[in-house]
Amino acid sequence: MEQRIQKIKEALHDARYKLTPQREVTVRVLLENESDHLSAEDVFMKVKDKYPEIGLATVYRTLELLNELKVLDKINFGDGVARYDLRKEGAKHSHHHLVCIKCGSVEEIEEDLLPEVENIVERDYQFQITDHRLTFHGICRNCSNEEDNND
Amino acid sequence: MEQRIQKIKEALHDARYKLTPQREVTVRVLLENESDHLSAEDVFMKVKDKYPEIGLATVYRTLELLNELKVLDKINFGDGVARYDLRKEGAKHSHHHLVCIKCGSVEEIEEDLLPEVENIVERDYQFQITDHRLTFHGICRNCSNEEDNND
DNA sequence: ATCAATGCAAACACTTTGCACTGCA
DNA sequence: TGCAGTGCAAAGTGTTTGCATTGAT
Repeated sequence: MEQRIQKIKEALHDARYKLTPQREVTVRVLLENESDHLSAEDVFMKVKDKYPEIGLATVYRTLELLNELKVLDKINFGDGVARYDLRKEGAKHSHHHLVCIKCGSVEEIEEDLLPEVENIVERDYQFQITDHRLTFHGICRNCSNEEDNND
Repeated sequence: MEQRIQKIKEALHDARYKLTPQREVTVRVLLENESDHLSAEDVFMKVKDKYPEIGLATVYRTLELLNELKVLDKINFGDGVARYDLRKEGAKHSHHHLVCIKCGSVEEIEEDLLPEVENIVERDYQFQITDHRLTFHGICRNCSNEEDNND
């Protein structure tokens, strides 16, 4: 945890930004809820518990900043809300997601399944890929099991 | 064109909806701009030329309806705007996109590059895939050529 | 005559912006 | 003391909704 905060602090400093208390609290909330794909509002509420004076605009500005620095990815699952997803350390790409159309849960896929597809795209479409977004919609393990158990 | 309108009319009828004049004009605009990834506002403006009395809400409602019937896909490239993308005839999935981070152009990939990846996901994550969203961000052919020509 | 569909305006949800203020370098 | 960073409220933007009206069957 502290190590990752440190890394993010460095990333900020390299780009001439400071890790202010507000930014640090925001980053901590993101780290503590890493797998939850929080919206800005979600982050704001959790940050408020630790730092009640903070404003929503500051949270938005921090998330925007971290997005620019590629510390996190702003993702969008089709409800009109942006969600924020920390990158794994050293990850060059946004990771993949499985969104359940029954229960709404979101699972992450950490392994990069796309290198071969990307080779094809770069070769056949002459497109230099810098990042990707891959989301599968479908029925998750839990919901699938429940279906089997239906009377 | 007329054939595809006919198909969409059938899809609507099967679901107990009518192809009203407003809906038909909207569908025509979508067909005429098939590769352009129009936003609701874009569609509205083009529809207004042909049918000035139409309201924006009707366009939204039509797009929403066509999305439910899987005639089109509502997609989102990260700017806060929903875009609407007609499905190819008989296509079961949303197709892939190449978004250029320099010029903003969007190219479509019609071939489905994901079947192998989907097999892996279904097997290793026990997730029943019903649809996918795949977008690559990077530098398109044109912008790439321009870079090479820079003095 | 009924009821889906429409147009308009108001409401909504999420996000960004202007501005005065704060506080570290 | 200068300037990045902040908090608040107001403004923006894209989208949805309520409601009276319309127009097909």
